[in-house]
Amino acid sequence: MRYWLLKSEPSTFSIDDLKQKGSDHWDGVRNYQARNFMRDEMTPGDLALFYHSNANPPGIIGIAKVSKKGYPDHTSWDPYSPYFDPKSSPENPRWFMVDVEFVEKFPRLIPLEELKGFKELENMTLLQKGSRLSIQKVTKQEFDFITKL
DNA sequence: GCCAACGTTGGC
DNA sequence: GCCAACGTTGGC
Repeated sequence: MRYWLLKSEPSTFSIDDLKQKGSDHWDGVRNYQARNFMRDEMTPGDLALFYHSNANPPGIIGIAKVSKKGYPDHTSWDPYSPYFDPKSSPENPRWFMVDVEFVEKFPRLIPLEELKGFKELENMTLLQKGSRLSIQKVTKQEFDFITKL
């Protein structure tokens, strides 16, 4: 059982979108480190903090659960997709995605600014300087601490 | 809209 | 394999 943090811009895909759909594939990730997490490590049943980036304010808004392990991201070979990558093909997929399902939306968004104030979270990837990774590992301690806020 | 930090590309 | 140039992320 692992814990993750998934970033999404709410103007593109928000927790409410996930809630409404129930589950969805986490497509469009075009970063190798994040891809490797999805392809190699994310397992059905893992829980993820849902983070709204480029939001006002940015912060953690809920929980999602991995519902399907990594498989090729078909948007990467769709020339009409904004995530198209000519170097990816069905025969030789470069990018992967997982499916996630809605678990919970918090009664309030926990702002990034607030998270920065907790000593318990000082080592969180999210709070490290220059951290842009869209899929991050979270420790059980961090996950439990945040879900109790 | 600005810009710092980071990742990728491609010439050499 | 180096590294400059460029593109993207994401907070502010």
